[in-house]
Order: sequence, then structure tokens, then C-alpha cells
Amino acid sequence: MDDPLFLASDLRLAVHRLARRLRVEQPDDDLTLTQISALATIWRFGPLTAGDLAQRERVRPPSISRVLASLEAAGLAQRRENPRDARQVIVSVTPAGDRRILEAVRMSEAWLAERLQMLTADEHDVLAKAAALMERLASAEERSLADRRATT
Amino acid sequence: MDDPLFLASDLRLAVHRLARRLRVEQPDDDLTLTQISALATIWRFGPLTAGDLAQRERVRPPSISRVLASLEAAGLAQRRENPRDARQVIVSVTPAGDRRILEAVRMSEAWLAERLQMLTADEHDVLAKAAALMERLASAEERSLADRRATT
DNA sequence: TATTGTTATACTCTATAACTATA
DNA sequence: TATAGTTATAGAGTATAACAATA
Repeated sequence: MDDPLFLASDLRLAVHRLARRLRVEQPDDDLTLTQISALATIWRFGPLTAGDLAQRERVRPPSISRVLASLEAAGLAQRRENPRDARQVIVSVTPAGDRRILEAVRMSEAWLAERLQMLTADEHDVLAKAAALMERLASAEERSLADRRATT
Repeated sequence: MDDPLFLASDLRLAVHRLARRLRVEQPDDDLTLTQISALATIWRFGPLTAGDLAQRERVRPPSISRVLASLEAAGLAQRRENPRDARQVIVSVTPAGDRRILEAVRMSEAWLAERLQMLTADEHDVLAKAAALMERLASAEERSLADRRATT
């Protein structure tokens, strides 16, 4: 039952399928999950450099550039040059982004929130704990990465 | 803490990020998560029609056609015409697919299985329960779908 | 030279629309 | 006409490679 091999298999498929479903259930007029994820990270940890954001989101710099361009076009985030190192870009949430983020997140969560109401309080508790564990798994460092970029 | 709105937000981001990470950590020489998901469903529920497979995987028919074409090219699944209704395609796992599926799944799960070893037995238990709940959420029916196709 | 970020390009996964074959 | 599946096409999200600017 808690054989790590079967668990890995079950968890992997469940995550894949729920992620696929969540993408489909996005409201058309709102931000995509990728944009919300980045915006939430800027909101929580910003201002931060584009590179730091890419690391926190665990995507490559070009991917972050794309997302940032869309968030900037939507007026929700802004990029400024770092006066102390002109190579860097400092990313922050705009006042409009700050005003809208909670609502945007709530709206985009509507489908899932409704389905969660079908579950019991105990099941909510399991999912809350699991969400924290999945974040840890998603962020887990590994040898190969540590080798590639020595983050001290 | 178990406010469904915050839970939805946390769960959604966690699933999105772990799914992204899992995709990156796929071994190059193996099947993709999408292929494995489909193959596992054929293995478990097949033989079944292409349409049934699409419904179980919760994707549209063209998406299944693509995945089936790749699985067939890899010799792991096969499509046969249904003698009783020549419009339908019956999908099944080939002997080669049957021989290889468990190993393919295990290989592709290697990264996650290794990271799960960092967790406690209690945490494994939480994830196992959460995986079942996430499958339920991913498969949850809704009004609009029920309207579109009256599945009795 | 090394680092930071962007642009150019390509690939995967998914969808909708249009089409073919069959019922 | 309606249904099952495929092909054509498009869009999102991500990557690697090449580039420009700065340290």
C-alpha cells in the first residue's frame, strides 16, 4: 500500500491528470495557470530578479521572459533595470497587479474550489498536507543540478 | 487552514509545479508521461474503443489518435477494426507492451521514487490518500459535460 | 571572459474544425 | 443524418541555441 514504487506511479499519474484537467477548466478570460503561478511568486517573494524568479518557478530564463512579457502587457507586473547591475532585471507586482491578484487567483480557482466542496474536512486536511509535500518534491534539489550551478 | 479557497489555491499551484517538474525529469529514452498514462489505461481497462480511452483519459479524440499512433509505432499498443461496427477502433496492449509496461512505468518513476524516500511513512500515507482524491477530482463530472453528452 | 536576460526556433501536448467512412 | 476516428491546423508552454549588453 505504501510501497514507494506503487506510490510513485499512482501519484505521478494523478498529478498529471489533475494538472491536465485544471488547465482545461481555466476560465477563458482570466490568466493562465502559468501566469498565475509566476505572479503569485513575484507577489510573495518580489521584488526579485528575473533569474531568481526562474529558479523559484523552476523554469529556464527564456520561459520566464515570455511569462513576464505577458504579465507586463497585462499591467500586472513590471520589469526595471537594476541600477547596481544593469544586466539584471528587477521584477515586481504593479499596484494593479496587487489589487487584482487575489481576485484573479480566486476566480481561476473557482472550478476546483467547487469540487472540493464535495469532499469531507478530513479529505481537505489530507490534500492540504499533500500540497505542501508536493511543493517540496517539486523543489527538491539533486546532484546534477547542484553540479551545474554552484549556488554555494 | 482548511478554508477551501486557500486549499484550492495551494493545491492548484502544487499540482501545476509538480507536474512541470515531473515532465522535466522524464528519462529521455523512455515514454512520455502522456504515453504512459494512456498505455496504463489500455493495460488496465482494455481492450476498449478509442473513444472510451479518450473519455477515461479525459482528452479529446484527436489527442488520443496522436498518442495511439506513437504507441503503435513503438509496438506497445495496437488498433484493430471492430468487426461489429467498422467505424470503431479497438485498442489493446501488444505482447511487447504487456512485457514492457511495468518496467517502463518503473523507470519513468525512478526520479520521483527516489525523492519519496526522503519522506516518512506517514507522509507517504498522506500522498497515497491524496493521489486517490486527486484522481477523483480529475474525473469529477459536471453539469455542462453531462448536458453535452447524455451518458445515461 | 563570465553573467544576465532576450530573441529565434523547435518540440510536445492539447484543442477545434474539417474530413472520411460507416451506421 | 449521426457517429467514430483521423488529419489539418493552431495555440500554450517549455526547452536549447544564439545573441546583446554589462560586469
